[in-house]
Amino acid sequence: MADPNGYHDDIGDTFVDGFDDDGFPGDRAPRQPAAAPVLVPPAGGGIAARAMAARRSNAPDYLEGLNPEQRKAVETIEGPVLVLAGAGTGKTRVLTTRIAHILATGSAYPSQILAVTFTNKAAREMKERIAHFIGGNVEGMAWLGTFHSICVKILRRHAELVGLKSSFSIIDTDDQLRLIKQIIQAEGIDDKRWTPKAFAALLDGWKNRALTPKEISEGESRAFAGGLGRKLYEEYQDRLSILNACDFGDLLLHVITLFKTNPDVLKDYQRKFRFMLVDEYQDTNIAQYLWLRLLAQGNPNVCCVGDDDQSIYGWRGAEVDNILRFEHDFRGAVVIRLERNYRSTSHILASASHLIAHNEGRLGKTLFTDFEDPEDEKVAVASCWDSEEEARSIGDEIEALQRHGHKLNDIAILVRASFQMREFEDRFVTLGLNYRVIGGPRFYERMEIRDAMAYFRCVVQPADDLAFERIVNTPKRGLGDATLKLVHELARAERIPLIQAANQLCQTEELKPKARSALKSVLDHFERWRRDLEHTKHTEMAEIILDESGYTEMWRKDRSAEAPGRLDNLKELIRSMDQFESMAGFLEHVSLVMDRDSNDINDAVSIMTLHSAKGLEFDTVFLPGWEEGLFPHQRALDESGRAGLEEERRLAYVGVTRAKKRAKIWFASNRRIHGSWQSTIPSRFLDELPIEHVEIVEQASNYGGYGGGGYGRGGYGASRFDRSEPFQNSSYSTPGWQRAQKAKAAHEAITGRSSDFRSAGTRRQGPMTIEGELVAKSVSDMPSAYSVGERVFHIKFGYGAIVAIEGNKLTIDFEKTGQKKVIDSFVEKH
DNA sequence: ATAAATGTTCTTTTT
DNA sequence: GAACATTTAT
Repeated sequence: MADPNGYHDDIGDTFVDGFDDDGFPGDRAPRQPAAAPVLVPPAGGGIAARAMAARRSNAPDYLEGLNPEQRKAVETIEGPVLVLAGAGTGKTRVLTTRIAHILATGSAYPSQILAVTFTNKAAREMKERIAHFIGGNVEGMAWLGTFHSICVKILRRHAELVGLKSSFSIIDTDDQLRLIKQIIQAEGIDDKRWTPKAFAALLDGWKNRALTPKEISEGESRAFAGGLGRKLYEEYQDRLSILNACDFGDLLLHVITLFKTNPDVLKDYQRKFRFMLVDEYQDTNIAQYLWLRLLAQGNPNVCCVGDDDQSIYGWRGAEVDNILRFEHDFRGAVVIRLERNYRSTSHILASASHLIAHNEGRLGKTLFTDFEDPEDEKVAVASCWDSEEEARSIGDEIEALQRHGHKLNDIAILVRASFQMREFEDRFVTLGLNYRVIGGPRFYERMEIRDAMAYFRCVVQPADDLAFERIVNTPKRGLGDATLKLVHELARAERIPLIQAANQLCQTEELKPKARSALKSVLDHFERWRRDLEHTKHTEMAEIILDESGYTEMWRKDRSAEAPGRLDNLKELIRSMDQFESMAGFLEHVSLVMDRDSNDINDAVSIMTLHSAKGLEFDTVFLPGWEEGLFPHQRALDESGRAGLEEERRLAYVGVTRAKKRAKIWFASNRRIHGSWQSTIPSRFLDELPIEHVEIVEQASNYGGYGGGGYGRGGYGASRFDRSEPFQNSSYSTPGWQRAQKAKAAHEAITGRSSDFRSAGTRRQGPMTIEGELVAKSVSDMPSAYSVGERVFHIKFGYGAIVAIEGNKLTIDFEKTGQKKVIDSFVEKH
């Protein structure tokens, strides 16, 4: 390919060009002729020379304003680099500037840079910021994305090498659970004792560690259903491959397998990616680590950025060890610490640092700031009677801030668990305070959206069992368990997708006439939609599908309160499809990007979990619910002991460091857990804050005034916050408790249940997605195991003699019911 | 086959 | 207390 800038030969990369243009749908990376040299025009001479020149002659302006450490992190582009970036130290800036630097020095084409993030949001942000550097167009950065999206891209190209078709579909956790459940039931295992969820957790653990069924240990195999772990894992994978589908873990795993078994392919990618960057390295799991290591073999230009103190995803397999071992794994690594904080006041920094210092096994960083203002507020710690009062008080404070001219956009409430959000939502609704929930139940998880998507999936991906199951009988068309069971049996026996099995069944008299015609009609619809999709715009087809299937009709007739909203959501769904070229493209997008871009520009308080707050910052941050059992969460303690506690502490650290100017921590003495009220103890983390940077706030509005007593009953001794709290409360019958109950009842009467549209979509479980072309033909090539004249037994029709054979369909003359067409797997020889 | 009633379990965080 | 799942009744 012609190179307009004339430095193509310097890079010696003919491979890339052919590679990027060999055209996968959705992978058209329009080559940007002048992407790289916007900032530094290409000149003759080697890359290094140019890079050095760039550095000497007054640094390009993108380097300006970086502190020495940041600058070093940006400019050290050769060799392995670990950037330990504390909270608020300009991590993202370093990452994006580094990419800009690589491009500006002409060291690589955009398409030769692999940049990995964990969330789609982070990827999007990085793209935006790089676009800013290189003049608007980042189309060339084809390999900037999440681990998962990059893996999909690679897999679509080489799917056959791992036994998939390139059109494979991606199932989400919901689909995964259903599939597991089917397998467990098919094995005849008691799914009460051995729940699908438990198996999903095991499976997740294996995949996070890149273990295939053969590689899991005996012990782990035995850990489920008395030794069936491995078998179930094998069957699960088997089923997935029939369905031509992957789960999230498979995306990584299959690429690893691909690389291991096809060294030439790996080599191509190793050569292709001249520079690799990984964001949030502390969150990588073993599979991701192995993935990266494979790619980094023979190319040391790996830059990992992370903060061991912000590792909060241990529960989903993240290995802090990856970051702790970096120097060891990548020989000659340069480690750069970013410790200068540009975000928070010194009180906030000191509090966070003091807190996190209680953890062992850190790489150790000390954040500092140059800015100190005597006006800065200390970190506030306040107490309240119960969670309702907590919401009320925080609401009041927010209104006060608002009166003083603060923007709601600069305020956030960060909770440990999402159930805490509800209380705030209820309160803010009554106050008329704008809020937005970030990361809550998502658009694509709503029932109506999932249903609609299931229809689309059935059309586009005819092997998508999970989608099929979801909507065969939605709206109701008389296809119940009995019918479904038959379809399942056939599908399992013949190892074919459900839709195909259903098709076969319709050609026989196995089903009751009513069910048969209902099923036939659905399948015919699928057929027709599939055909029409070829010449009709996909958004139009989407509408047609929803109408003709009776799905919209179903909601129109529904008189419940949510129905209109659901219809709106469906409209929005179709509208959002417009940005995609095809229905298949849309489905892929949704399976990887479950978040909807909320582009509301309104001023609103943000409510979110601590986990989803990572990477964000706000002037004012409220941190409610600092109570033992909730935060640190009991389950983290029970399941992971000390490690769990440390992770919770890191979570607290993340929370506090989100605040730029004000951090306000709350705890309640009573909280409803499992529906019943329990008195609670202040979190131990409160005692780990440095008292000189903290201000204890007395609540004027407390129900206070009941004598001594206090908390401190708990297991770990008295807290210094015990004394600051004026109530006693170990019984459920104190006046305060009763009052709280009454207030609550009154509140509910006024607000009338929660109006909450978030919950609307979450109630029903959805099916999932699978896809592929028909795996088997409807008439089997295999010679039949039966012969004409043979006497057979059918469980429903009894004994009969075979009259004719057509593939796997037998025409049998039954003694009682006469001639019927049935499928051979439903009869046995006699 | 469906709707209503009853019982059961759980509530962390997410690509 | 709520969302589920299963059982029972129609």
